[in-house]
Order: sequence, then structure tokens, then C-alpha cells
Amino acid sequence: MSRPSQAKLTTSDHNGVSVIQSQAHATSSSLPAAVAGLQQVPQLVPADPSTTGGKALPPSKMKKPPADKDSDEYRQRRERNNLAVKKSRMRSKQKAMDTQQRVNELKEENERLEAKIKLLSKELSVLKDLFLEHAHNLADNVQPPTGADGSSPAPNSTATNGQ
Amino acid sequence: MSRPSQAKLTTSDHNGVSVIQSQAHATSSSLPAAVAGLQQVPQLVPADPSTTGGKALPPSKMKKPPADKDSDEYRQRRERNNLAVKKSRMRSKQKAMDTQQRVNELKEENERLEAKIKLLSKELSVLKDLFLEHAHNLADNVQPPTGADGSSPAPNSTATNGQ
DNA sequence: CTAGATTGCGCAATGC
DNA sequence: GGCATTGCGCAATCTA
Repeated sequence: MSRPSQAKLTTSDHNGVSVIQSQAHATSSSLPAAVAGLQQVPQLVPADPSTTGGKALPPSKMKKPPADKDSDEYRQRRERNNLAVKKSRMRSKQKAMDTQQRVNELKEENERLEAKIKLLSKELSVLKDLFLEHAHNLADNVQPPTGADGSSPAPNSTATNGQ
Repeated sequence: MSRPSQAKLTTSDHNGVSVIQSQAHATSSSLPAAVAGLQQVPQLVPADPSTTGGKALPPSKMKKPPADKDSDEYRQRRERNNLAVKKSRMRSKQKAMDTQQRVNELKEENERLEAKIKLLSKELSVLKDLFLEHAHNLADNVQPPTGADGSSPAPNSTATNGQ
């Protein structure tokens, strides 16, 4: 033993062990040649396969051998996983950046649209004013100083604007 | 010696060593009581401080002691860092989610704006049509079957639409 | 210089 | 059985 490994009260139920690493994670592989001593692998595995119960092992319920650290298989799996992890993380980061970019684009577009709205609104108001003026002119022309007739004044319409 | 630690050709110049861990990263601390044997710490540090050159060590250029694994200080630092890391990652994730949210909001707003533009455009076209109609009516009224007068027709204005 | 914040990386559990 | 994701710890670096 080397560490107390006190009871874990946290939700984290990881294993909490690591050993040496340091290898070139290239596709190639330079396996360790010779290592002297030092190999604390909690080797708490059964001896023979029949320990599982001798049955046909339905859903397969057995303790996994703590992954033989020196196994060739193990190193291979690790390397593959490391690669996958790197890939996944890169994509994740890329996605984040893309999202950020999207935000910027959308913001720009928004401004564009708002500007257009402003312009259209202005145009509309101008046209409406023209209309009103016209109406007044008409009213003044149609009812010249001929006399006082009880005709109702020009009907105005000023309710066409909705937020 | 414990591990080959082969020459690192990769850009990564990490250290590449880890040992056992597993501790509750709570604010409290339950220090390890007793640990037996097992302590492979590559203790390749100078003996006395004068090794640095005996000078006043300007930019301070000395190899860091590989962090005594069992040191109390060490564990404390690690724990703090682990906490910081967790915090940082949480914030990072949160930020990512916020950004995503922002995208959704902006998209909605965009649709809203586009709808408004559509509406305004329609209103505008209606008004313009009304105008044209009016102009025609005027033309028909101002120039009744009285004869051919060389008056220029109603000045139309149809160039007010941008983009 | 000390301490937290970031970041790259490997490990292991788990999802698919 | 294999890649993809994800939480986590370590160490180097950045930053305050």
C-alpha cells in the first residue's frame, strides 16, 4: 500500500488509481523494453474461469480483472481511447467555436433586419403623411367657401401602426 | 528506477507519472495516518542551494523538485487545484450552454423581425397602390372629356424602395 | 512569490 | 467488441 485511500463519501466512485505513462501517442508504438521491479497492481482476480459459477453466464456478471497494466492489449486499448478522446474533444471545441460564430452572425443579421424595419417604417410614415395632406386638400377643395354645409369632415385613419 | 520513461519525441513534455490517489475532495481534511513502503520518487534534486550557480540567481533557473508525493503540502495543493479545475470546467460548460441559448434567442428574434418586415412591406405596397389609383383618378377627373389640354400628367413617384 | 484559473493529457466508466 | 462521451486527477502555464 502506498496511500490510505480513505472512505469516499463523495458521489464520485471512481477508482482513483493511476500509474506511470509517458509514451508517444503516435500511431506507432514503442513499447517499454525492460522495467525493473515496482509494479503495484492490486491483483485480486480469481484463478480459474469456472469461478463465475460454472454456468453459461447469462448477462455476464463478473469482476473485471483490473486491466493488466503491462498487457499488450491494454496498452493498445488505452492508446486507441486516448486518440478517440482527443478527437472527441477537438470536435467539442470546434462545435463551441461554431456556436459562438453563429451568435455573431445572427447578431449581425439582426442589426440588418432592424435597420430595414426602421427604413420601412419611415417610408410608411411619409406615405401616410402624404395621404393625410391629400385628404385635407381634398376637403378644402371639395368644400370651397360655397357655404356652410353640414357635411362631416374628412375621415381620418391613423390606426395602422402596430408595435 | 521504476519506469523506463523513454525519450519523449512528442511535443508533449509532460512528466508522465502518477500514483495512487482517491481522497474525498471536501474542504475538510483527513490526513493519512500511516503508509507502508512503496515510494518511488525520482529524487533527482541538487543538494544545496548554491548549485544554482552561487549567484543571485537572476531569472531563477533551477529544476523543480518532482513534488514529494507524500508531502502534506502537495496533497493540499492538489486538492485545491482539483477544486479549481472542477469549477473552471463547470463554468466553461455553463458558458457553452449559454451561448447555445443565445443562438436560440437570436433565431427567434430574427423570425420576429422578418415577420415584421413582411408586414410593413405589405402595408407599404398597399399604400402605394392606393396612391397610384388616386393618381389615375385625378388624371381622369382633371382631364374630363373637355378636350385635349397639353398639361403634363400626374407626376408619379415609384422610386422609393431600397434593396 | 503565492494562489487561483486554464488547458492539454491520460485513465476509466459508461453510453451507444 | 469498438468508438464516443464524460468526469476526474495531474501537471504545466497563465494570470492576478
